[in-house]
Amino acid sequence: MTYTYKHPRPSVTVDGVVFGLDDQELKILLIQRDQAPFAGKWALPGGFVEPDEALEDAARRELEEETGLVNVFLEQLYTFGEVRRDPRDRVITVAYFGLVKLSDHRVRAATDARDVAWFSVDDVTGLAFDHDQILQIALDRLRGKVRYQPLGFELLPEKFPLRQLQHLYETILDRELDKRNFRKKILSMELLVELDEVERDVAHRAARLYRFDQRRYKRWEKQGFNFEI
Amino acid sequence: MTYTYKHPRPSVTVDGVVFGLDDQELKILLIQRDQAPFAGKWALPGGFVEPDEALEDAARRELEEETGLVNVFLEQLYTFGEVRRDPRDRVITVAYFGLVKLSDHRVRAATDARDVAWFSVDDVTGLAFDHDQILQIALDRLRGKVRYQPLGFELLPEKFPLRQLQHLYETILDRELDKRNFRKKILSMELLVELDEVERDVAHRAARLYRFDQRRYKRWEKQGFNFEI
DNA sequence: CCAAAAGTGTTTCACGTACACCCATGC
DNA sequence: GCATGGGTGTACGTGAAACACTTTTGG
Repeated sequence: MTYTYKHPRPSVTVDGVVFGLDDQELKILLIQRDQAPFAGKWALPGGFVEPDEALEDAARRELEEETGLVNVFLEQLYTFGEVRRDPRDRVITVAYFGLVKLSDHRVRAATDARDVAWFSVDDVTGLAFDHDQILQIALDRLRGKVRYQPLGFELLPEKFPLRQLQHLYETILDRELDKRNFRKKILSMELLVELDEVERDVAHRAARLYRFDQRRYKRWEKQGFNFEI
Repeated sequence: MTYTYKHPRPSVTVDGVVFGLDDQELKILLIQRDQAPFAGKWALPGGFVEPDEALEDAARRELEEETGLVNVFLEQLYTFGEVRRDPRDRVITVAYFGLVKLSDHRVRAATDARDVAWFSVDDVTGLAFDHDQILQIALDRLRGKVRYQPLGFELLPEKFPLRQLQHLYETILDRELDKRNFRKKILSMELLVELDEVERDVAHRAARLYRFDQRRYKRWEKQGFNFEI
């Protein structure tokens, strides 16, 4: 089957920049390319958008096909359309920004046997295409947005101790926070529900577990409430 | 000339949501369509991306061709890719967000004789395609971003009195601000340069004129300074 | 001299920030 | 009993918000 048009058209792809938090290190999900160009190089998971498929659906499908991840928090990041960003052809890429709870999901071996792995964001360089640049923009977005939207909870398990939440912010924002002030602030928002549960299998005093009240946040957000760390 | 591909490809267009401030009313620039679909309806200016043209360049070119505007402040807004948003064909649109100084630029008659006009944003409805939705997203972005980035100056003339700046924020944010607090805050940032000039031809006491120091802002921004109203 | 807008300071309150010790638990 | 992290309160300073009058100028 071939398709004929009166005007040239670009290819359109979607790529996913998916972050996870593993033992308090920020990681990103990459796949290793097995074809030219950039064969052997690591790259963001992604691929072509099908004709009957919305952009976000394409991003989810590619993520699942290439890495096995489903139910990822996804939002559109930016669209890259420089003329020569793909050496073969004109390709416009809509990049998506993703967050996963590493504690829940484990990356399956990709169905098409490509290598998939989590990398510490600090170690990543030399990606295929302009993916270094896309990663950088996604990181800026994460750091900028995590302070005024409750994105962080997408990286934590359902139930978590406050220390883990604080550590998350310290990791992403790359600065230390005061324990007492952090607790005061986050609890005063009344968006965390204190559970009747504590940590298990810890070497010392077990911390209380909390969960984020998504429903309450959505309700308050509509009324003009502003989350802010 | 025709182009043949092995896989179907979407068309890619760019659209511009360009705001201007006219006598303290927020306006948006629209063109009237002369062809189906939506012939006679008003729509955002835009068009197809050429194969050798970056996305932002395409947005600027279309704006100039259709409305005569040049040197517009532009940034990428969002990419719209729902499958049936254009009744003819699969079209993916990268929308750009624009701001112009209405005092400087006047919209020329469009070269291709299509009607071009500024509309009060409150009056706009029933646009072609999904352009109502795109406009809404652009408005949300403007209202959200104007508070923590110095976008407002892109809507004012080079030299302006403080009252005009305050009025701009009141218009966009749709609430009243205290004159003394506003002046204190904006002047304390030290981003406005007091000029040796005052308003002319006003019926009463003439106000001092200021200009925004773009250079200083860029320098401070790099050092972590945060603009905020 | 009157109308209209320019310009200016102080008080109050909320919130962010700095800071140190006791407690509970597992080993 | 000791090591490890959990959990808590107060004092201070900065900045946001509320609030009213005098000055300047044109007509």
